Amino acid sequence: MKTELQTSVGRALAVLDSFRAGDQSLSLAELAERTGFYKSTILRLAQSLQRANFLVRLESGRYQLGAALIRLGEICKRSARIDDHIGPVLQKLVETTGESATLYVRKGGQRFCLRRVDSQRALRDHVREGDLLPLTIGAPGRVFLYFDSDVARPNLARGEVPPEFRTTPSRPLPIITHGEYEPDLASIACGIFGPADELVGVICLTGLGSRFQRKAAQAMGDTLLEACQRLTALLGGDLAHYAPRKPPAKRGAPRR
Amino acid sequence: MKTELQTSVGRALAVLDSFRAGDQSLSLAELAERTGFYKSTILRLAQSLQRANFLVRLESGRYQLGAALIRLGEICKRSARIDDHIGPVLQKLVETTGESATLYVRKGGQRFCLRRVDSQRALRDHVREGDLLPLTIGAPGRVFLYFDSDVARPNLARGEVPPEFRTTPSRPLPIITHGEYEPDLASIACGIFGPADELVGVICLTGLGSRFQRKAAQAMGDTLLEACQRLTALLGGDLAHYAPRKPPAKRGAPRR
DNA sequence: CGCCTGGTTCTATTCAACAGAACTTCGTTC
DNA sequence: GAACGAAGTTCTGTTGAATAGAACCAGGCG
Repeated sequence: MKTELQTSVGRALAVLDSFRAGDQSLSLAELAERTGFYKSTILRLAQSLQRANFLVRLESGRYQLGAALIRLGEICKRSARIDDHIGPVLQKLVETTGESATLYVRKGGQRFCLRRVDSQRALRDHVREGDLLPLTIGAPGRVFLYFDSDVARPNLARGEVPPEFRTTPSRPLPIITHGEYEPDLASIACGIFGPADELVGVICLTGLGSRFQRKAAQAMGDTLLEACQRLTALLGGDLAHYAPRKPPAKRGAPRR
Repeated sequence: MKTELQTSVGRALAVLDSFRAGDQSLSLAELAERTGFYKSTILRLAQSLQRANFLVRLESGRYQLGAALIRLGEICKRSARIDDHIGPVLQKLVETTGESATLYVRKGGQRFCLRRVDSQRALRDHVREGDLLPLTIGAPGRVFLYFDSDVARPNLARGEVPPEFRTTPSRPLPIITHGEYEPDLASIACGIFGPADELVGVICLTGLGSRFQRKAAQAMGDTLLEACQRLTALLGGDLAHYAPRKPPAKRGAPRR
């Protein structure tokens, strides 16, 4: 995690950020090693952090993250809403790919178009914000199917889903389909994940099938993937969902 | 929440701390009002906070807590262990009250003495670290009974608990008993709560019953209560458990 | 005993942080 | 649509907080 550290505040935050999942507590020396700061510097920063309960000093002299972080983390979890961040991302996607971009969220048994930015091309689909579509059809549908735990199981059980969709895709995200929703219409879709590891929405790029071939499709997929990763990071979700294999990826056991 | 703010780091943390439960996002003006800092100052601090993902700027220009806080909050939750903080607290309790102090945690169907500091008095009980005692007997037992959701229900259902204990106490914490575990032995007990609103342990002061009367008992109860509140705060628990009435106290609905 | 690692204190220098003014939007009122 | 006020942003001279680094202390170990 790269952080600018010209400022004293930046350094203090870097000290906090140096805690990794599974760290019970860190010694001054460990903090110094991880951050690269002088021990005297860390000592002073730590005093400020302690005053505000962002850090606590144990009897042993080791440092531990403070409870203020729990409080703020909870507030953040509740306030992280995808529509706060989606606007500029979709805009940029359309600019760089030239195709239309749409954000879908699940609404009951359907998918709901929460945000849409049209491309400038003459030939494009015409989904509008507020539209409700079948949940499991098209590239976005497959994403819901594969990654939304509330969706996949019941629908699979009820046999509403064609059998060829039931297997996990070889490369998980993004997913591309051709002519599934409408002939000559292709779409690339990718999911966005929230702090509780749940699928909060799906972004997709749609356009004429002939424009979604080979390298062009590959490139669009990459930029889409990157955008979704950035949003997931903003929402506090786990980036492990985008890893080539094994989606969930639980944290390691605490040591020390 | 009082915070020293001579240092730039302290001010930055105060900006974060100014977010209250239920705040979706805050404008620059609101931040300035809550913290009392100049807007230009906040603007600069916010830049540092943004770089480290502790704060995000929405399209609207409003500010929102960043996902780094979720990450660190989770780490903190996992690392907050009561034995890291208990030592000095028990020590201080014994010094100010003159009675022995013990920390119990639940271990299956019993309570387990995790930490003990003996008083200097000639006449005292003799619990030792590592001892296992009946879960629901004595003042600590009542605390488990009233506040540990895993305990109260099954035991009440199985009828293992005397009926006079089944009512909620009028003043919830601390709880005092005389001669319940052993004649002439009195104890005052109070619970400590963790980030998931669960009872993580119980501290109790024990001594000769004659020393736990009226004002003396009242004073001891107050210092004990204060100590437990401090520990709960350290662990990220909710202080509402100590409120005169209604134990749970859920957060208000998010507004904007 | 003497070495080494980790922690703490102290100080001179410098550069980041501050207060405050000034300026720009933007929305509201008259 | 002029005028006002509130919110946000930029800029700057001055000051003191933050820094690097040395020096010092404590304890664990060979």
